[in-house]
Amino acid sequence: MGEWAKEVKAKLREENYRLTEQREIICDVFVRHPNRHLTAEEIRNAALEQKHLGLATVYRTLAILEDIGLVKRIDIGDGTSRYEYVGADSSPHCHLICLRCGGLRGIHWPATEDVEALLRIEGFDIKDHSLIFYGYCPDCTEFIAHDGSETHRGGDEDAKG
Amino acid sequence: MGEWAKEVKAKLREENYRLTEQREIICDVFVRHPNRHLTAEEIRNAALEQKHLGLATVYRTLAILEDIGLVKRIDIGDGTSRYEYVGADSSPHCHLICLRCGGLRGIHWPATEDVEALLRIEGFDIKDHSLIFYGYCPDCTEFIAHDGSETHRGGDEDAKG
DNA sequence: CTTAATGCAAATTATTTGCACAAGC
DNA sequence: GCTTGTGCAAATAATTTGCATTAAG
Repeated sequence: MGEWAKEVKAKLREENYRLTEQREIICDVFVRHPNRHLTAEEIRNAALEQKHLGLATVYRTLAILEDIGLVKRIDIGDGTSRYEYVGADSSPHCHLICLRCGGLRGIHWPATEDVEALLRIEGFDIKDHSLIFYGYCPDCTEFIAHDGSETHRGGDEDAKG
Repeated sequence: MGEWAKEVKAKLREENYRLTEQREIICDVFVRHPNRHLTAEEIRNAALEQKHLGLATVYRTLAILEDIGLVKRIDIGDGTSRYEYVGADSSPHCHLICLRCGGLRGIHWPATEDVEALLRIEGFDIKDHSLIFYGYCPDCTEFIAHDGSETHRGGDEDAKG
């Protein structure tokens, strides 16, 4: 268990989640596979080296880690979600997906530059892209300003239906 | 049937697909709901006003329309794919998804500018983003240059396992 | 000890597929 | 008429959920 453990423990505590062995193991899998985008199944298989984990536990843990911002889910369109550990250094980045081999690679995203040009330099022949921003629309921004609930277990928000 | 029909017919012909009534109806649904991001089910329901369609047909048609570039699929992470008609004016754009109300909106993307700044002006409070580029990695670019198969029904490529 | 987490198996849900029939070209 | 497309129902496959048991704080 390396440095990451501190971050995970702190975050989990902060949000009233317990630090269980399986959660540690799953985080460990991410650390052992840096810069990788793993499916739930892959994470479970990697975890099996240390302990048997139920797939449901993996999904539940991933949901929590995503919720507290340590993990990010990425959908490349093949019907299976992938997860990457972002942890402390969540520097903005984007993904390159090869339409032929399915290869997935993350690169740093210089927000104010011409990204496509940058990628052309890296030899990636771009055919298409998808840019999605998540946030709050004007109406909801106001709503939240008045409500102010940011916790996951306290304010009983049930939006997004 | 408006102007869009020409585009669809031409594209379908071009790729050796037949122009069926249900394909016309589905395209019509997109035209009747401009700038919307519809699920397969929503498309089917809207189509029902004109004719009963099997959901499988909707999915198959969407796959074709996506293949020939008239329709784009967008995954906002709720487990259901949405589809938008891009047709002739496939100007680059990105999507805003509200984390609270789930609202989804497309806006034009000025590739060489600071997109986040632009959005802040529009009053959208960005918390996160996802930028994915689809294309060919250096290796596959070479491979394709030699192989040259771009058709969907001729070269029997079966890559992307 | 009290409450939250796990594991299993069953349930759910979006999407795909096989096959007989109908329709496009 | 030959071949592709459609509809239905059954099959897949990823993810979720109920519930009894176990472990964290």
